[in-house]
Amino acid sequence: MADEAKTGPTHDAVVRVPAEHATAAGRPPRIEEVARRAGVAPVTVSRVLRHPDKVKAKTLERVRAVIAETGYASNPHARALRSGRSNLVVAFVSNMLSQQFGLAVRGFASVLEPEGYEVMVGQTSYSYAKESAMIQSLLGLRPAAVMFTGVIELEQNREALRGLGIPVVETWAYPPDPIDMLVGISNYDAGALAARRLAAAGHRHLAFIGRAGGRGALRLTGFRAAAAELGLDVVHVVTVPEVTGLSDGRDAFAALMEREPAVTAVFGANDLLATGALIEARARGIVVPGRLAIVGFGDNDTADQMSPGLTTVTFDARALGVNAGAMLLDRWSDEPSVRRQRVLELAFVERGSV
Amino acid sequence: MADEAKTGPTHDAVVRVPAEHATAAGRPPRIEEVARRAGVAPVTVSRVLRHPDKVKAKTLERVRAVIAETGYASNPHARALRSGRSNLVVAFVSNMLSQQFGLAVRGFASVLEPEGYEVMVGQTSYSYAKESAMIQSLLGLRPAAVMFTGVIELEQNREALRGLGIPVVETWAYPPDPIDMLVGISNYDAGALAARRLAAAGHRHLAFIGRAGGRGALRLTGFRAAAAELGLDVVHVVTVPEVTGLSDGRDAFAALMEREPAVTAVFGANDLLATGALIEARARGIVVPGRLAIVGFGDNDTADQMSPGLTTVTFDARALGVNAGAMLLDRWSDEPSVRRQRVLELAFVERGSV
DNA sequence: TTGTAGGCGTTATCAG
DNA sequence: CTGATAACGCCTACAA
Repeated sequence: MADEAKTGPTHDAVVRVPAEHATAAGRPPRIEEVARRAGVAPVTVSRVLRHPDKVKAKTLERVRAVIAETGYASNPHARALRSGRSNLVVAFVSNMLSQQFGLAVRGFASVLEPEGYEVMVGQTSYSYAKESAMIQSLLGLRPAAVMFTGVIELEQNREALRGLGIPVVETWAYPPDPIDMLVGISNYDAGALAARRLAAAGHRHLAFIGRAGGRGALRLTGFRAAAAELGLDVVHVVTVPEVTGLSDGRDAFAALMEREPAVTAVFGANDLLATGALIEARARGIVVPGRLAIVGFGDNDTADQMSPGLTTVTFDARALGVNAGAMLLDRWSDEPSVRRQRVLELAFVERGSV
Repeated sequence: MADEAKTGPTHDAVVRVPAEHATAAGRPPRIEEVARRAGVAPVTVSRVLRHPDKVKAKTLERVRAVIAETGYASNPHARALRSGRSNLVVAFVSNMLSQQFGLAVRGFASVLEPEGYEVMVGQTSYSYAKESAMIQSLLGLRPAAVMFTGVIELEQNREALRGLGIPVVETWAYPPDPIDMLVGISNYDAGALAARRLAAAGHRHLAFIGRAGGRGALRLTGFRAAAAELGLDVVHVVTVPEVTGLSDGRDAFAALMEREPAVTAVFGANDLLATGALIEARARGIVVPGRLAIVGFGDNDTADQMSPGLTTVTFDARALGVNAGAMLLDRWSDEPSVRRQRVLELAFVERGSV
């Protein structure tokens, strides 16, 4: 490994391309050169790479030898320009710092790279304007597919992606009108799971903190249904207009305590709200999980920073990525299956807040 | 935002491109179309985009209007094919899950994106074979520049990058033979800082745990020099052959206690070793920082998971990325400065282990 | 099974 | 200052 401590000029020990293979000016070999050396036409080299089954075994072997020898790799720009496709797959993440997203992208790449696709990551967050610009310009690269980790907010961008004619995999979200393919999760089930978990811990007076609409509402529906099935009371529901920080959860929990101090268990529709509730509970001297149990959703990075850590409903992010990659490979296979949507299993991460 | 809860077909409410702008088959407009609408030749449109100073103000304005109107963006593949350049900058990271690397990439992108560059992230880790393959194929994209976060291990790859003729920024590392540009850190200073910090806390019997060679040796040199300057004893040095996990630090610390139980302060040449030492100390009932102080290097993600958290010598990862981006912009400016290497300031992250 | 011809969309070069 | 021409490297379509 290169390092300060090394002595002497390391470049003398370097592995060099043998002189007879060196191409002019250090530029990579072109298809024409490979063809000349192999004694075939350029098309044949192209076929060896793209449609090996249409080339005689003998020729195939010879050309492949020359390819290996020269280290030839087709120019992706020329290929994309001519064929309108590239082997590039772009994974958009809304936050590069999220461990969860990172795991998903890793799983995604681990499936696609062995098949010759190149996975690159683009970050969308920042602002809507930024998101649009980035998507625009990266789609200019005409990737073979795009995957979104997190949600594409702007309907305008959703529409642009629809018209693009390349596979689009949405994940994490659960839109009613998927652009194309989807690896989603069931928000209803998440709520139901939370209720069952709290019931199993012996709680009978449950409360919910979450947004009134969207996925929050779905989690509430599942939460309520499971509670009813188990004969439990959902004592109180605190809705928040939007979730911007921990204070939303704190405020909601404070409001809850005002109204229903007898509540013993809270389901926060996302980890930010649940963590806020947890902090507020501690600030009020309420012992968790002794006096109060809290369940969140989503396994935020902060969920295990608390003590006790936040017990939360979530899913295997890596598996999500693997699924997304596998769906693409299936789609590109000779016999693609019809199913283009999949719902992931949910699971608990137990951390002590229940 | 798209969601399960929405009712009705949301696509009816979608923002559409006005019909008069729609191009055939939903494909993006080409330069020829823009030229036709603006009443100029395609070259002129190209010039408006690449060399606006060579176009008459009046024409410029007119063409720009049409560009805005049509949403034209040049096809990056065609551009790269013809000009041999792209606006793509690739940031290679060896581990997508590292918060530190993530911060660096963010800083990097925040500088380059406003200037019209597209920053994409590629992951190198896994294996050497993988690293080589990835670098090979991504360099095929002929990016405008590449940045490495972490170290390029294979001299072969280093050499390939040298011959490529595009700017290469290495960071984090501190090779004696930088491929091109460098945003590094001083390992010697890191050691010296650690010694001074421990001295300031009143310790006089210091120990070092680290690798015998490479950067570890440099940190030791600095550690020793600063200790000597302050009249302190470096009582003992435990070297480890390689660092693969927390157990290396635990074992090294156990060995240290065997030999020099009177030691009151340990500098672990990296956070993994230091964290291992911290764990072993606690396992032995040694109170940190009461009886023993520990300093690490690198600010691993685990450094603040301990209690007490690990006090460590590190640097501002985001600033590193910003520096790397700025160096590239400088290089591409009309009057590039000569300096292509920079050494970042180090700083302490205090977490309680001293 | 292999080869010839042409064009993907852009921009460098040279001419006007 | 603007335009015509050709070429970047490859692959699809068609021909042999």
